[in-house]
Amino acid sequence: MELNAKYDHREVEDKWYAYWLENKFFHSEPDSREPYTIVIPPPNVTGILHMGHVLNNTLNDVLIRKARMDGRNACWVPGTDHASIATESKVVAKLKGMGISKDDITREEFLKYAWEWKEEHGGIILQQLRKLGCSCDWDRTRFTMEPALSAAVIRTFVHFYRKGWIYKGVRMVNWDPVALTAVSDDEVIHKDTQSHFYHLKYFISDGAGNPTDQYLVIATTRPETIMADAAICVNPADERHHWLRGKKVLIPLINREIPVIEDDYVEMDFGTGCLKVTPAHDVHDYEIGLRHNLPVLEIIDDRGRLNEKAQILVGEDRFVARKKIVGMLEEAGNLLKIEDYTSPVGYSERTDAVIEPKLSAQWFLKMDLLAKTALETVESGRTRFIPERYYNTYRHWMENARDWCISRQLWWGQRIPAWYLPDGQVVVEPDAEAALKAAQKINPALTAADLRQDEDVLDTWFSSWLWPISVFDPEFPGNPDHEPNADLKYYYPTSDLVTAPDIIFFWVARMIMAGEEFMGREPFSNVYFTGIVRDKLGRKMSKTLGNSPDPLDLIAKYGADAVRIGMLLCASAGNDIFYDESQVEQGRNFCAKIWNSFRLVRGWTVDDAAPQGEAAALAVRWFSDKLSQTVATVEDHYSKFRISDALMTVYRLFWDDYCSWYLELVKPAYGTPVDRRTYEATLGFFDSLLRLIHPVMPFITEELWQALADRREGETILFAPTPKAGEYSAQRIADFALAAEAAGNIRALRQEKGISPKEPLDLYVDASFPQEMFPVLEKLAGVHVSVGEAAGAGASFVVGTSKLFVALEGRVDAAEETAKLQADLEYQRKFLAGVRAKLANEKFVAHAPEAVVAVERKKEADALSRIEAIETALKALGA
RNA sequence: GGGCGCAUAGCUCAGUUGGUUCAGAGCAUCUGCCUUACAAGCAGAGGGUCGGCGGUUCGAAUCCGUCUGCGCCCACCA
Repeated sequence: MELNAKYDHREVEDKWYAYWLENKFFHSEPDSREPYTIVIPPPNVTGILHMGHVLNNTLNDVLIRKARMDGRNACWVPGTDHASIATESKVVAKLKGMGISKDDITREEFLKYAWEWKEEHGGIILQQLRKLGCSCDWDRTRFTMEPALSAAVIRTFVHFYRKGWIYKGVRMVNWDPVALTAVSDDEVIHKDTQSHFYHLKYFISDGAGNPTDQYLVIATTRPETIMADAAICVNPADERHHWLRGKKVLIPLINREIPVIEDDYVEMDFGTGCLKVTPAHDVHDYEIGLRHNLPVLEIIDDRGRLNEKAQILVGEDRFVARKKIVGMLEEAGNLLKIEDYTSPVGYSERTDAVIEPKLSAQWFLKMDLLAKTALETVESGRTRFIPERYYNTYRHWMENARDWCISRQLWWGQRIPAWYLPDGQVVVEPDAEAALKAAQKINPALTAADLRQDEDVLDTWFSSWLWPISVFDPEFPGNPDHEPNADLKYYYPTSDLVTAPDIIFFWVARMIMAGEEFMGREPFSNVYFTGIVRDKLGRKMSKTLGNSPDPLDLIAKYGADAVRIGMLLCASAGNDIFYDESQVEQGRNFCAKIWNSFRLVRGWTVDDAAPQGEAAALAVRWFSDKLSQTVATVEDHYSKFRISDALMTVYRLFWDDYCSWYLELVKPAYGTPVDRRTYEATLGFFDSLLRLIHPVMPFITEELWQALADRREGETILFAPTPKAGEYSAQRIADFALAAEAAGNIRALRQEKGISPKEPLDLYVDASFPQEMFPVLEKLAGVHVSVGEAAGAGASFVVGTSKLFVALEGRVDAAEETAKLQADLEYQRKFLAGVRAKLANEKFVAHAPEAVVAVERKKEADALSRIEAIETALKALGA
């Protein structure tokens, strides 16, 4: 790129990504190095990139790039998840747009459409990750529903079935009437919802099905289900209701007779103490029904409409029916009152439909032993969580895990490998052929046509829990005779997993279970939980709110490097991220700063004969120290997954120390050349800085690193080693900080007095001021420094323990200056008094560690010398 | 209802087993500068009783108790 131009990320990003791809720099094969492995949290195959992906994958990419530069064999496996419910609902919606209903086509036809959709949209998100700079090993791209991985899922099902851990049972499940499938407990979100408490009169039957004038009152939120009532239940200890024993009551509107029963489940002080029992449409009522042998009458169909068993309002949606039946009840005189009521209602995570409890036959996987093992993995520390507070959450869930409902009434996914015989018996085998053989052992006369495969598919998480294994060797899970291949042996367990905390149970916990089950050990060493990306106002980013920017627009506008920085700047571990575009602007500004500093350095001409100036020589020594010190800090941050701290540390090193101090010190006057030694050192520092920043800003660093020197064919910053922390002089760093502070004071003085930055001034310092730093002051503050005291008018200030005096003959008001010094003197005396009081405290001296007391003594000495210095200055002013 | 966590500058957050002048950073704000790398910039400045109260200690932003205000997870009182 032209040196004089402004930085233009568009010219840079595509060029280098193409170069990296072309040379297969991201590809990894097992070798003798230590592996560093990450498997991507697979995004939904039909998804598009959102800010959560940006955060997550930026963090992943920073870690993988850092490891690569640290000399490890870095492998980041990308891929996508078939996401059965999400994808199926998109395909259904698309077909609807084409005038096709899912009900009218066969499973095979539907799947054809679904695969077409996948082929069309499935690669999009992976392409988008490339724009972000993700250095995935694209040759290893996987899809949870590709044939080999699907086969692994099927074998896994068979494995657990044979182990006796998978069973089919009729259970009350969470039914999603929009997606028309059962969903797991974890996919139900309970939200407090405004509704009403309807108090209904149920009249006592006279025994012949006619109402008497006696009645009881029940309170319900779901009046539309009364037609499915099987009983009225009261607490046996509730004396208020003893008169109801043995009575029967009539369901309003339809006058069906139901008994009054007693069960401890009923809370006496909630509602009216009478509960209507509706076994088909409430989990608890179902349990009560089992205990009391009540009939189960289902009146709501799969789509949430009343069916003919309801007798009235047949075909109406449950919410419409609720409204209508309230009117009917009122008319019939059964409605006593309506109260406002807020109660938790379950919503489907995917469709946001209100979940309908529904009885159905589903497949379950027993969790007890799996959860126990997976808890042990984390408790023993073999898998660490960052931040640590997720241990508690995890433990609680593992100790209370309920069996996992793994069947889904969908078509998009791995079909359950269970075949039913005509007599209802079931065989579970990896494929139809094996199923037939198994069936023929039961009944030799059976043919393939007699077998019927289960219609359901498996929960998506039942395939993604194998991810860290199956991406390397899909033959392995559920295949006891198979030796793990070289990849699996080398890359498993993976190193770090970066993911959002909301899938800790869906995915993280279950990967640990599958890892322990099949590999006998944990799937990853560390799990880093990111926060959730929110907007400035703290709202979760969502499509419906429209508060989520399109990451690709941001990348186009500001550049991928800037977007990555913007994301990381506010991403301290475990906290939610409050995204604001100004952070991305800050990232872009940093790119510009780096670019401009490069322009400065490359624009210099070099004079081999010129000697190195004192200021430059000092600057080189100092920056070398500062660099070493900072590298150590950055390494420490990385080791604790404090990525944003690592970034901020480097940011300040580059901007404040390198640009504002170092380059200003070594910068030759306009038009003059720089000496060779300083030039080489400056380029060397630049190289180190680029390598230090590369994991967070891959593109601009590659561009500049390539331009910084003649690089060999195929050389890249991707594999350039991370700068190592060397020895450094903490003293020099401290001394420089003093000089920098002094220079700042002098600049402020100039501004205050209206003295041009170029006008030379005389500065007098006392002997305690580090002499090595004189050139810094001379260059940066435009002063001539000498040791000693000056007589006459001037301005004085204290830096560290040194007294500095700037001669300003004729330009200071002696009275004003005296007043300032006196104020300073007073402050120092107060401070001294404080320190002395502390030292006079016997308990302090007795209890505090020696080092702490020594510090106090030093403070005392320093304060004394400062006071002395100020008094001297006051004397000079004639006070 | 149970559990976990948070509260520090206008905003977002550091503050690593209580102790260096420890009250910090970045952004934002204000002032002065278009100074031949950079106005997407430079040089400065202001700004906080560390949520309230109480306790432990020679010493508390840091430990304990309590109150207030938030957030998250789990949870089927119809």
